[in-house]
Amino acid sequence: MAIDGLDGRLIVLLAEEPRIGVLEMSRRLGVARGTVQARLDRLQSNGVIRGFGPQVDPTALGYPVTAFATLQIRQGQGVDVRAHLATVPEVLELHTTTGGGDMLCRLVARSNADLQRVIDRVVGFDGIVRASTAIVMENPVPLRIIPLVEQAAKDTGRGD
Amino acid sequence: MAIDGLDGRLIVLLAEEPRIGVLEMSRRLGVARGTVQARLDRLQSNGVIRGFGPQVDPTALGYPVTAFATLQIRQGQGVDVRAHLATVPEVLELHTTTGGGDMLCRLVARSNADLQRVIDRVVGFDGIVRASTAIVMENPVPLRIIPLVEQAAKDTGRGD
DNA sequence: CTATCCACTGAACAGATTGCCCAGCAGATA
DNA sequence: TATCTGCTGGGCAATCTGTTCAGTGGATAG
Repeated sequence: MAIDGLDGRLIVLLAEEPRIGVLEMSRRLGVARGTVQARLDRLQSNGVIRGFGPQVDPTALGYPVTAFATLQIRQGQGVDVRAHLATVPEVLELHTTTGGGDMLCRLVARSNADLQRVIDRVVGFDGIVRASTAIVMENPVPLRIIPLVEQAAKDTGRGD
Repeated sequence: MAIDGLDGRLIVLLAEEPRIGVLEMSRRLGVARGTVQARLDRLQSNGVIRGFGPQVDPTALGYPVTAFATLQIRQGQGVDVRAHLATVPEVLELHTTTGGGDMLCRLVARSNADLQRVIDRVVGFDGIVRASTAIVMENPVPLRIIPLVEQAAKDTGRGD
């Protein structure tokens, strides 16, 4: 569960050059191929590395508008609302949260006008009392994990 | 920019079995290897597929707590705030938004107590007027893209 | 109607990588 | 001291990659 410096370097290397092979990684990291293979296997079975799926850019797919919607749910309707939102392709993720709203979801749309359609579809469900939407203008820090990986590797205490 | 059915199937296949090779993909999709290679190259240079970086799970790294913070920024301090937040490893992403808040960021922490430390660090900066935090309890729809890819492929009009 | 262009097919080749196995070694642990 | 665990370095057959080539069919432009 805790990763050491070698694990950290391995993940960073993979993030920088995903197409790299195990052999080349072992050369770059200065360790034996078997070691890299074992570490990778361990990281994957630990769940630290979930997979290597393709990172698809919604903008390039024709969905350049992103928004976050805070939803308020009628008591007891939570389960139904989740099932409903899961059927909407433009809902990229959904969280239940503490605080003012009950749920927070990330939406994409083809345009600002299209966003209206998406929101209508999202809130067009009985259990949803209210929705408050914030449109994303800029994304100064795109979803990232490397800094956290490096932090986690450091915390191990100079492993490697 | 628009993807057809074959592109869609290719992306879905890659998402399901990321470790698959070009050759095996061509077998599964029933097309020639060269075709798969050409499609993949095109999708990548189009920016539809950004890359194949490892998907790291913060929970497995020891950061099981996720939260979203809405920030209000003092006028004119936006640029500095962005630079500040970019230095915090626990800030996984940052957006500027319309609506009540000025920015929305995703945070992770080692525990609820640790979240306080992270928030202190985030808001411990001059340009931030106020922060409102929602802790994530459950994640019914984890970040996903496949349904959108399939939708985009359909919209092309029965391509392939 | 014809010349072109484009995408796909099917095949070939050398070079590199993978998955797998093994023996030896060093540090930590019981 | 006996064991364990993780890393090293090597070897092997099987497979895949990168690349190139010629041929084919459909769509497009003149």
